[in-house]
Amino acid sequence: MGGKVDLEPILEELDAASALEGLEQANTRLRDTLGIDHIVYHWVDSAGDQYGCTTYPQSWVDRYLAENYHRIDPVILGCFQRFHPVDWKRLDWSGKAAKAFLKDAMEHGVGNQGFSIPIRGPNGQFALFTVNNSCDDETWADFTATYSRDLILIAHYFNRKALEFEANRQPEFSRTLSPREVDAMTLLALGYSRAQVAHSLSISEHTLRVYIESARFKLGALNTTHAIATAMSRGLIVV
Amino acid sequence: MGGKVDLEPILEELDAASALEGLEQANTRLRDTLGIDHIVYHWVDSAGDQYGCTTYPQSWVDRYLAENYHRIDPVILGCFQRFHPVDWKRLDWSGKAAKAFLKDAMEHGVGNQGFSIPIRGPNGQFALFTVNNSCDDETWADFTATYSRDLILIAHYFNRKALEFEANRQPEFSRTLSPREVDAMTLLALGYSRAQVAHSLSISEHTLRVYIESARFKLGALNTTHAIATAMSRGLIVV
DNA sequence: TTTCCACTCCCCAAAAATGGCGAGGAAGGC
DNA sequence: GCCTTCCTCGCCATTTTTGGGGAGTGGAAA
Repeated sequence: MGGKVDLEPILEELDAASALEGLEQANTRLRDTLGIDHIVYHWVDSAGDQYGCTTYPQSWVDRYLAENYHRIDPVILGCFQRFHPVDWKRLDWSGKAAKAFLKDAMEHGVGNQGFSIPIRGPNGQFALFTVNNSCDDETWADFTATYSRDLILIAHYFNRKALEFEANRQPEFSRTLSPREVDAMTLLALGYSRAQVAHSLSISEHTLRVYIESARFKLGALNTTHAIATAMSRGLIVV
Repeated sequence: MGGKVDLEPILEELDAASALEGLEQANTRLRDTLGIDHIVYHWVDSAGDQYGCTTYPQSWVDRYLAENYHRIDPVILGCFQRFHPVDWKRLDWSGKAAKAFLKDAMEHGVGNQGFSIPIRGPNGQFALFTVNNSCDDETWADFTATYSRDLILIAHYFNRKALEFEANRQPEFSRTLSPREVDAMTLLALGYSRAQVAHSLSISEHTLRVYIESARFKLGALNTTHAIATAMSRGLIVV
């Protein structure tokens, strides 16, 4: 990891990729070019689907999924609240579960140093692009300082492609809510009762119900709470 | 707009900014450096607040806000569904309202060419970074091809700073939920009724109520829906 | 050791939400 | 001109949620 390597060819390779396999090749090539242990692009959908493009050993991936580690992984939890790319050292590893998780990860070949970039797309899509390595703090600080900008761009391109392929697989996935429906759902999410919302919007409570039901239907939700949660995770309403 | 200009100093200026004024200075400087008409960073807040850092004439900004143009602006509507940076030519300007909007914009000094980059942060934050100019299609295509990567990075830095300043204004209120409470809230957000959730968790419905009420109390929520929305926007539960 | 907090269980009555029925006007796109 | 979507309104019965009580266990922290 001496001087800075030109990553331009990798960006172009990513840009030209026409299938998920292309991303995986680019991923491996990038790892080798940077001379680090692992790179993982991890994608979580609002529907709960996951797509991972990783150089981690399969045993770790399996274990991660089996243990539902995404619920305690400080990288996920921390990045979900931030916009900044973040060094793993700055995350909160104080909890008991977090420590056990870290130990387990190390034993499965995950390096001690990590740098993760959160990325968000439409409809509540959330992805993480992570570089991982085994080395001392100083070496790692040099590495991240040198490449952080390139990594942001690469993460962006990665996600762009992943979304592109996903859009091909699931066309017409998102139906938007009408302005009135958005108003209704937003006020409900803020804790107002139906009577209060109807009053706020200056409409009858029954009209309000029509909006709520219509939104529920569009979102494929089972009840109002579900509709709110769905609308929020798809980014249709903001609270 | 001949050869490519080095934008490194602008990135550093952005990185070093410690207040919103810094962003505005960087904005103007970037516009002059690139030799284009306008640059606008536009941020839509959770509460519906808007922050704009723009070189557009004030008359246009006022008109945009007064007319609630964000509801029909094809740039906003188009970018809200995409991840890609997008050239304005590729957006849908077919609607009647859209055409009137475009005409109005031109009359207020907005250029005919535009390139917008959508950016998303935590809690449904959404921002747009746009460069705008008056020129022919070919010139503009050259410009965007040359600078698209730099613009993505600049947009990213812009948003990072804007979020940073916003975070300072609203410090964290973090109170965690107990594991059982998280389970309960998560299942409720997935649309299950209390009876179903209680069954899923193998506890009585009354016990479940205790969790829900406890979570409501901790989150300062007025009802269950509000609690779910609050927990989601604070990242305490993931759906 | 005492004092928290998380977890578990129960009853009753009031308030809120949902399901199902139906109806009409206005605006914009093909 | 037709068709779709959006916005608006009403009533009744049923189901679900909520608010008010109270009670006992175990573990972890102070």
